[in-house]
Amino acid sequence: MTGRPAVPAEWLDPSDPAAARRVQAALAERVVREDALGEVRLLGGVDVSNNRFDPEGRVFAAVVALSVPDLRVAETAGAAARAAMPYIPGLLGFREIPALLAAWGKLGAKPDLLLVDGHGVAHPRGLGIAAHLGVVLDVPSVGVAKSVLVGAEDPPLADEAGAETPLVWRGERIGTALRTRRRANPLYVSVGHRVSLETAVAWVRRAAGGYRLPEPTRQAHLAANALRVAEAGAPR
DNA sequence: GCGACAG
DNA sequence: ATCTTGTCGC
Repeated sequence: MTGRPAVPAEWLDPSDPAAARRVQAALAERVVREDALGEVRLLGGVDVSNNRFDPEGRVFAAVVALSVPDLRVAETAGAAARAAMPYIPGLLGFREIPALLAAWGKLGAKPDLLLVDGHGVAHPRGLGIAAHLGVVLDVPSVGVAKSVLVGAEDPPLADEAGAETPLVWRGERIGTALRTRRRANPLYVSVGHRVSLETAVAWVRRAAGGYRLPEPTRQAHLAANALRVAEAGAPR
């Protein structure tokens, strides 16, 4: 019994942007912002790669599973799909999740927690791609974004490696800005699904590999990129 | 009406 | 997201 049997088509394939935003508002109510996860033996990383001018409009998704606590890549799965819509700030999930689900399905052992490249609840309607994917799969997830979508650091983030400060929007704390390396732009961590913000930040810290990005997300990025390059000029 | 705007 | 080599700095 993993994930849920069937996902309503509307959750992934709305007819237009307005419908997509309504779906997000509804799905946001299903997000669990508290810890509801078991022991994490496999930590997952998720990312998608695009080719700016691919006439096919394909997205290449990768899901990697790393062992804990050594952070070794135990398995990698990838899949390509045609994006249903162009990139629209706030609607990223609808563009990337279909391909991610295909990749997820190819994985042998499923990760117990997913680190996703993008925001979780630090989103206008509380349903960034990390939260969206977590709800669709019903798997614990964490949002790890490289820039802000909404909100601001308050108070300003210190320069030291390891420093963190709240990400606030409209008076609400929606995440944590974390500087993983000195002189490197911070990462924005937020709750995806079934994890508290404290647990989310703790896992990002624990998944550090010496680079700005945590290992799961970094490895997924490399895998998705390699997939795209390999498939670049394939079948004739 | 004018900016801002994950990947 | 992606296009791209060297270069400045710890």
